[in-house]
Amino acid sequence: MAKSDTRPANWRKMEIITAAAECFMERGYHATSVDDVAARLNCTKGRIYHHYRSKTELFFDVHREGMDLLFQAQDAIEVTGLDPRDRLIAMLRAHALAMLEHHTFENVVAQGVQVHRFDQTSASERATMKELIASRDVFEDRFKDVLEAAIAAGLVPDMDVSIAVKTLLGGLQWSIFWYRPKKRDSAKDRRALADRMVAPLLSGLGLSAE
Amino acid sequence: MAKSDTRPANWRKMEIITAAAECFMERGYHATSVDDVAARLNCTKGRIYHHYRSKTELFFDVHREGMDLLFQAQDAIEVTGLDPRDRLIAMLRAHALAMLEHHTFENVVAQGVQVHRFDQTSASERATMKELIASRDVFEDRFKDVLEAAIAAGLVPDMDVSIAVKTLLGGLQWSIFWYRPKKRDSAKDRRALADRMVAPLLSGLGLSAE
DNA sequence: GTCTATATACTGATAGAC
DNA sequence: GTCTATCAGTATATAGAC
Repeated sequence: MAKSDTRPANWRKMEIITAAAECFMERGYHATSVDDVAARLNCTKGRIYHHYRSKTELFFDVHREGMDLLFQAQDAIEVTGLDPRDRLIAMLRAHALAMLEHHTFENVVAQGVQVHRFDQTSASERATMKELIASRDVFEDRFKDVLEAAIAAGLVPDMDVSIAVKTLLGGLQWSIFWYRPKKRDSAKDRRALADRMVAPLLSGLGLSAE
Repeated sequence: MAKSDTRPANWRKMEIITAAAECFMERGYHATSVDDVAARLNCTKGRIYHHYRSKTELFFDVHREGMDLLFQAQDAIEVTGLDPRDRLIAMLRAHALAMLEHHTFENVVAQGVQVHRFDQTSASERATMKELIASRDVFEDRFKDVLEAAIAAGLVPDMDVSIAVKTLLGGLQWSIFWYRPKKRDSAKDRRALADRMVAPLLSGLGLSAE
């Protein structure tokens, strides 16, 4: 080829995935038509149906990308030499930041596979749904393992690990409902916001008198 | 009348609201057809359209009922003689329990008014949307006020009150995604689960070493 | 690889019988 | 007050032109 193309091999698919993520976030999966996604790309749905067999499979790819971004944020942090509690804190900070940075995709992840009825999908689609659910569980397990280690080491008070992780991550993930990214704010601004989200989870409110 | 009717005046509407809440929770607002709601009531949509002008107004009533239940849970708690921190803890416990007990309705509340496009609704519908958004803000402000007082009294570490309340409530509200009510479990079971949800928010994980 | 045209099905809402 | 019948609009998906 004459010029080197720096764009990844699946560039065309990614363009569709990104536009779909924006539409799904703004109006929800079911309220978004394939024509809506096409309109955002200034093309017609013929292009989308050339790359995707169905709207469902497009949704799955958006969901998968959203989960990948969460895993990548975890893989990027440096935890060598940290005790379990500080490792957990670093993981929560990275997760909070990822929820803000990839707000669009994580909003779609939260809509979840439950937008599809298990009994109305094909066998191949059901397999994908199981895969996506499994990846969510794996993600949560990463936090459970570290919290368990921190409790075992006496660094964190004893608590129900499964419920605690759901609640702590839930607090950060709830940002999909209130956070509105502004073009103005920098990576530094988002990092500061992420820290303000994590802070109450670290200090706590103090135990009840009773 | 010959017999006393103990059912409230709006009994027929409540029956529709409840069925709608269940459908909206299971499949989402847009994926639920008015026929679906009617089928759950073993009737046809003629009955629903006799009581509601549109599917949108039915959604608004479900949302309003969901918010009412949250406010009622707060009004029911006894806080006389408690300092701000213990008052806040009691409020969080009551909220966690309400999220579990009214899981169906709160699931719909989370879908929020954003399922409707502001530009595609009538003036009267826009007014209702504003009213529902305002009630959510009022609810959150109750927690903000008490947290502020607790910080001012030196009972809770200083933190960004607005972000902290969103994150703490978010942790409890995230239960709409993972909690699955079972007919087996009692009010006591739900209370125990609510306490396990609140616990990590009270103790915290300890401040980072850095 | 993208667009146009179209098939097919379903949805919200209304009108009138009972 | 509920049901039946129906309209008009819109959705997913496909087929074939370019």
